[in-house]
Amino acid sequence: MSVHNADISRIFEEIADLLEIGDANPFRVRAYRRAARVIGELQLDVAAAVHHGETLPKLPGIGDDLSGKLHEIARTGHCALLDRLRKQAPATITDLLAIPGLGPRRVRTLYRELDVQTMEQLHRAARDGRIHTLHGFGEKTELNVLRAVESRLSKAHRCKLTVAAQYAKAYVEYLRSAPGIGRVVLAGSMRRMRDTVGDIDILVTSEASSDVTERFVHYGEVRQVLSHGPTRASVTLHCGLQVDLRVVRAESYGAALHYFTGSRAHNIAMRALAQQQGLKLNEYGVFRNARRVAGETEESVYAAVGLPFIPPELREDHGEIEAARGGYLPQLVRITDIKGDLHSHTRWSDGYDSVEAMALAAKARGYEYLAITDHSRRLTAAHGLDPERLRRQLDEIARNTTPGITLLKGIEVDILEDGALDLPDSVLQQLDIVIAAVHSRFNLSRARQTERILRALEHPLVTMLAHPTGRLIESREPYDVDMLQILRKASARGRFLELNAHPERLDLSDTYCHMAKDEGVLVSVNSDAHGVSQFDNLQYGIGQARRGWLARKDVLNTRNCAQLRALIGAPRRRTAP
DNA sequence: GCCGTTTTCGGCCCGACTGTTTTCAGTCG
Repeated sequence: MSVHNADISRIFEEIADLLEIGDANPFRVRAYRRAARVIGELQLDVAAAVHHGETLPKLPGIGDDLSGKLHEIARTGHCALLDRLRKQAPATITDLLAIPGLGPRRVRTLYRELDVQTMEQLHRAARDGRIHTLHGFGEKTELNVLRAVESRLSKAHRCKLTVAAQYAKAYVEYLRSAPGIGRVVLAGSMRRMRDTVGDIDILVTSEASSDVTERFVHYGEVRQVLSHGPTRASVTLHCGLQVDLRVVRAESYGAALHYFTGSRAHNIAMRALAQQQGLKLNEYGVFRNARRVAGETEESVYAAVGLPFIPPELREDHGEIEAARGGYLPQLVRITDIKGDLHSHTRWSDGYDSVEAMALAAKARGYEYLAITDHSRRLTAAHGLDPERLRRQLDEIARNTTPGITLLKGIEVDILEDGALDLPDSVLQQLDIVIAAVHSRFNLSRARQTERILRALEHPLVTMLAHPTGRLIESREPYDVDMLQILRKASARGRFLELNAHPERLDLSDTYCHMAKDEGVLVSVNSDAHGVSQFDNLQYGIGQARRGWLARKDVLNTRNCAQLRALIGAPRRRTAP
């Protein structure tokens, strides 16, 4: 059985939980949490590296002791410390920390006083009214615990960025219409363009903060007010989303926006950096002693600690602070850099609009080119094209004379189970661009799925791999593939990978974009539009590309038409049979 | 448990809100 980084991360997380419940040194607890995060986000497969006898790189927050535990877990799948901790307290006890309002102290009290070890026992204790008698607990806490335990059945989940965006927009407009209000902006993971959003964060500037929080909690879609003070408040909406509000004065706008945008890890790193320079950074500004030295804008906050502005999409403590300090932050790609779209559908397969309508819409967006890439015959549900229908479609594309835009003849061809393509080479040879994609047999083993895709990338007529992991956010897991192998093959063969901008997909993910950049593979940010209105989805793809550190030069479709043709044509000519 | 522009020892991000207290601990973001 192989040990994944996620397994190591979970072990460290559980150790941290149990240590905390056991009242250990909080900084020791923090060390384990940090290690859990670092390993969880690491691209390098730690266990595989250990097995191959490779030396692990120096990782932040991993010293001699944790490095030893890393090796121990990689080799055995177990950690002696965790086993020991589990003997001291029941393992199920850490589940209770998921209940809002229950932290390590209260969990410890519940365990020691009432012998509560599991969620079921907690439920019974709350229902029987045994909790409010404990010191430090009361009626309200007991009721909140009861509610939370019961609603865990209808589990809270993260929500797709586009879905959250709809609720957020309406809420922001509601707040903006209030008198005496200054700026109203979205912060948090929405501003960082994460593919899913756990809650909506809204920042408001106002001189009358309690009027704003008052208005906030009286919004018509509020189901429950979680907290409500003069400068901050939290609610849940009927749709289940949590929304947090923070109100500050205009002079603190930049510091508050920085603080509320996060990520938490980025904030912690920034505050530590400030502290090293004798400064204090909080949501009201940057302070030297009691004197505020910055805070009105985010730029001023970064400047105060000696850094250039760091775009929100990069703020994950994934090396952006070091890059900023070293002057090598990437100039992130912008939506205005995009010169065309290389993945779109029409009525010829499962799109809603004609070739001409799509061409006009692309032209209206200012594109130089649009690739028409309908499905191939295997995808019968999408009316995939066989050679004869494809020929007729190509005729129609050739007849299209929409001025100012170049239509590229393309196909989204299925990669069959054995890695062969769904149309013969003689047909594919007539096309400007061939996008290969997996649409079936998602559950092959990692080895077979990887081999299948590698074979497709070997094919001399393939230009690009579409939606490379097949994930559907919140509804389908990515298929199990070795992305590093795929990227290295793409690099060796001069192929490209798509970042599919459809908000259900966002595939490649941010971390894979970063890997692609490291491997020198250009990424194409494509809308996969099935109708003229879906070109707008590109903004979500650009957000993901920026999260993946991609600069303009790293993105294929920032090239103009001539440059693009040189890039997608060259390898095909070179290796065509 | 980690780490070094103040440090190999002594620090480690910081403030708001709730619920319980009667001045604050615990939790959260």
